[in-house]
Amino acid sequence: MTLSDVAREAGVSLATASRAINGSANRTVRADLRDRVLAAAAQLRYTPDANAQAMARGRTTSLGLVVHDIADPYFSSIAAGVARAADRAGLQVTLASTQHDPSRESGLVDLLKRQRARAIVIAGGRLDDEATNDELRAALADYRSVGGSVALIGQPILGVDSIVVDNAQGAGDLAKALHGRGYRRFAILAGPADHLTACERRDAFRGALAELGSPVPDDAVITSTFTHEGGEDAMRALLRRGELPELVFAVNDVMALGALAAGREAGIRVPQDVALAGFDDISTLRDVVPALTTVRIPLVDVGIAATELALADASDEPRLTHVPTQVVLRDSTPGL
Amino acid sequence: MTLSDVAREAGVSLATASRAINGSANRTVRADLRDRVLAAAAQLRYTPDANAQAMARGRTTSLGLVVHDIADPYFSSIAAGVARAADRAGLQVTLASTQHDPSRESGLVDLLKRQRARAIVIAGGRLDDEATNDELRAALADYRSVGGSVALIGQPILGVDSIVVDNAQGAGDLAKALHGRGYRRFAILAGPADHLTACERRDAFRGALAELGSPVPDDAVITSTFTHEGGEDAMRALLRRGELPELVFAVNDVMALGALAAGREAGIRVPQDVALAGFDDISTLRDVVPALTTVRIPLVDVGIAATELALADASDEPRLTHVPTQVVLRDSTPGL
DNA sequence: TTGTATGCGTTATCAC
DNA sequence: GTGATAACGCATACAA
Repeated sequence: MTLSDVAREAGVSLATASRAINGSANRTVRADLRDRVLAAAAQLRYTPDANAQAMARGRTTSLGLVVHDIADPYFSSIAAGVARAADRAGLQVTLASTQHDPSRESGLVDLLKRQRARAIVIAGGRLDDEATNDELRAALADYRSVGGSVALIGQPILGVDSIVVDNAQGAGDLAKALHGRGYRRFAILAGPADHLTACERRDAFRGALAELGSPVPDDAVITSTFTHEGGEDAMRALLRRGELPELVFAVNDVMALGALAAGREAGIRVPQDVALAGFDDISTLRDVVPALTTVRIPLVDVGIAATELALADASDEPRLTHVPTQVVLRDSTPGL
Repeated sequence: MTLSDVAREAGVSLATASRAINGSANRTVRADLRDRVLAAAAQLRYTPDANAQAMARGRTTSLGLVVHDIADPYFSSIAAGVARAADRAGLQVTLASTQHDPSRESGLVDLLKRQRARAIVIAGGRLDDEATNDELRAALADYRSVGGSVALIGQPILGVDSIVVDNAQGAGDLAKALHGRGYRRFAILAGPADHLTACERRDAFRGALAELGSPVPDDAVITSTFTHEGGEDAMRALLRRGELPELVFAVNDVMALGALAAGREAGIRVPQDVALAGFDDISTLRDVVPALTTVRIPLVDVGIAATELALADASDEPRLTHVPTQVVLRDSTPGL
């Protein structure tokens, strides 16, 4: 079932068979020969070997996607966008998951480099950890030095093309909107102290409230992991403090979910006992009761944009694409 | 940055460099030579070319995963399991998405065959559509004839190793449990008439209720797509019928979500006005209020099991692994 | 337009 | 234990 078999069966040379099947740039094949080749290929159930093609052509048809956890709706929505855009571009998606360990990203980039993936989209959030970032930066430089192109989703600190979500604007807008609904006493489930996205959201939220005259006290800002479990832990810590705020802001929806679980466990109802807001607008949550107030990020579009950015012609300096966010007020923050 | 460069730099032959870096079965390399090679490789930032290795070795290190939509929590949870198991086995995951078009599955299998993926996991649900199934069967036979192995998640109708979720048992158990909570008048948002999983769940649920003396009338069984939108449409159709049942069973959680949306739109509260149950136990929904009664499928484990099944030594006849389900009663069905 | 020959980067089979 | 060298399957520069 190799191309040679097809050529022999069709009574033509290997070159002609190749040109007939995969079409050549300027060479063209006589119709009758082409038909014979195609017929032979069909009869022998021939399938080109993508690895051999990759070798001969010097480029592959695969695109790498690096995420922390594909089960997280944030990443799976982005992945859906990447899958769609890659499909349109005729590329296969290779999924690389760190399983929640940011330090694995650079290793995954190396892996994708071995595969000679044509482009890489990195969806995981950046940490304020120079060692890890340097490692990743090095791996990316390495990958790009052999012709690969990269797009990053998140903070543009790696010197590569990036899709930048406007977290600060969104969190600020959210704070104002909630203040407008009468809330004055807030707590923040803030995520990890070194997680840049988490920090952006926290700081902008806090900053906007301070400007509005409702500053969030330090002890109402609780760090945790960026996960469901982190939301649970942080909410429990908050509850242990005694006095409940009027509104709890979790820096992402999955954490808000964790907070909901911890709250329910303690008999706290949302929004009757405390209001709750998140960030991301995970689609699975759009219909639950009470509907969660959040800041929408068009995640599927972000995935598409990142893929297109990675596939665009290389430019000498990093391009940044800003993605606007949008506050979505729902029942979890009915107002006071 | 090819192996030849490394060999030259280290002053050894290509063969020795290869053996030093990627190890050989029985051949072993003298320590000092090996160190020289490794040093040269590090200095030149050499990375093996996976495509060339694949050609030379005759096998790749990639595993294909076919889904309908990676943004759907059902598939993304399975994907997380597949990713984890593949990682443990040292394999890369190639994600192939039909974008909701079952007839594309066979084409994706062809694509994965071209890539010479070592194994394929097919996660999409089967339809009662012989044309499509035959096509997929043919593509799989083709793929297996060149040494590929396959595992299917769902109905074992394709003659390949399969992970079989016990939908009937789960749906039957659910019906009994709900009947036990006092419900007598049911409606079913049944999904597509030709979707085997949907049918299994619908029929088992209905059958169990009939046995219990609370049969579900035909006009209370509403077909739709297997999606969120399908749940919405079906719920709207149900509401148009006028009289509300005591409990609505959506054949999957995502559809239940759609039903919730349609219900809210019409001012129907769950569970006060109508109780609601789903199927799958999507993890994102475990904490929402009201918590959704459902049937748990250990989706991540299913993904792991499917991967391991696909990677196991080939057997002459299809192996079936049955996965138990578990009814989870929550607040959306408090009982009458 | 078609065919021949070479190379892509590795592994594996031989001799040494 | 090491080193030439022939595959692997295909694309393409070059010759016809």
